[in-house]
Amino acid sequence: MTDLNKLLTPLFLSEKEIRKIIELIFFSYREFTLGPDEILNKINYGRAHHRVIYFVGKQNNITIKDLLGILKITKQSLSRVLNQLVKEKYILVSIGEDKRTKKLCLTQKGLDLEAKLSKIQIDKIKSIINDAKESDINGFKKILYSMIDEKSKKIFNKINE
Amino acid sequence: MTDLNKLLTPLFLSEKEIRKIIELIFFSYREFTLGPDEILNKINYGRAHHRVIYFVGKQNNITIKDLLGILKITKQSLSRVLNQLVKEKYILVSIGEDKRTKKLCLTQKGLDLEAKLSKIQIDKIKSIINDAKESDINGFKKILYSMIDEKSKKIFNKINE
DNA sequence: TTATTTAGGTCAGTCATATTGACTTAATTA
DNA sequence: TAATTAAGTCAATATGACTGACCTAAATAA
Repeated sequence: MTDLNKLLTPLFLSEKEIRKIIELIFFSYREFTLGPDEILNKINYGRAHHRVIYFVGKQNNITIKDLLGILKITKQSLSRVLNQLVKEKYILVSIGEDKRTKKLCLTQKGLDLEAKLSKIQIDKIKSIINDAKESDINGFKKILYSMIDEKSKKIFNKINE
Repeated sequence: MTDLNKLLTPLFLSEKEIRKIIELIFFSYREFTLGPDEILNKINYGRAHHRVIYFVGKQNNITIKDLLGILKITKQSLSRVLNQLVKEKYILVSIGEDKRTKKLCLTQKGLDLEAKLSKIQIDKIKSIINDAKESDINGFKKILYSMIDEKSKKIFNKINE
């Protein structure tokens, strides 16, 4: 980078500063999932189980198709995880009005696990919010939202209608 | 939640709003790694290879021990990935002054791949910065930093001295 | 100088996440 | 009736990561 370019590039836009953001994303995401992962590990579950439980809890009576649309994994990948959760009675399956579809919902056991896992992340965010300025939180949310592709934005907005 | 509690809890602190943040983190992180992952996939590499290449590029002549300290994975996990990168000449290994240690650095081939992978993420952040207010970016960075545990903060600060 | 610690490596086994590809069944819809 | 859709399944493969047990060589502490 030439001295002229350095002069023209605002400090907050320099590659060095951008690389710091990349690292912050790496470190913070790892930290964010660490707590739930430890609990999941004890019952021989993983990140995928949390995701399924989370979105089934969010969207009661969600179909397999819609869940796949959120998670963006293959049917075969979901199958393994979901079958475990159903077999171990965290999730209950019923037939939809369209009899080709299935509706998923959390059992009390599932609700308990969901609450336990999400509480760690919710508490973490709560404590950050308490220590931060509201404008910083709003900046954080805005940037996160702008990082998402259009299709996922639609899904995000749909599940938060 | 009682009506009184609702009154006392600022809107931006409600569980519903916090769950939105959890989802934003999930969607945005997935989107953020998608581009590099597609390139890595073509050469039969994965996320782990990007991380190793990234931090070796960041910290020239880093030792195995320090790399493990950043990645927080086991020696055995790093071994598989690193051996591939060395065998395929993305990374060069030399002996440190302390002859028990090894120093890692990127070859030209490694530098090229690192640049190609990171460019996608850097460009993404650049474009977000261009469209966002500086205060929002600063809020984003502050919140990310506050999400990290103390040990990782120390590592982050050390590699950015 | 010997004993201990440290840095790095390795072998073996296991588990979790996810993929591609090929099929099947049953219900809905054109 | 034909085509599409939702869901499921079998098989093989790759990646990422773990535990546990060992080993070597170099540096450092007793």
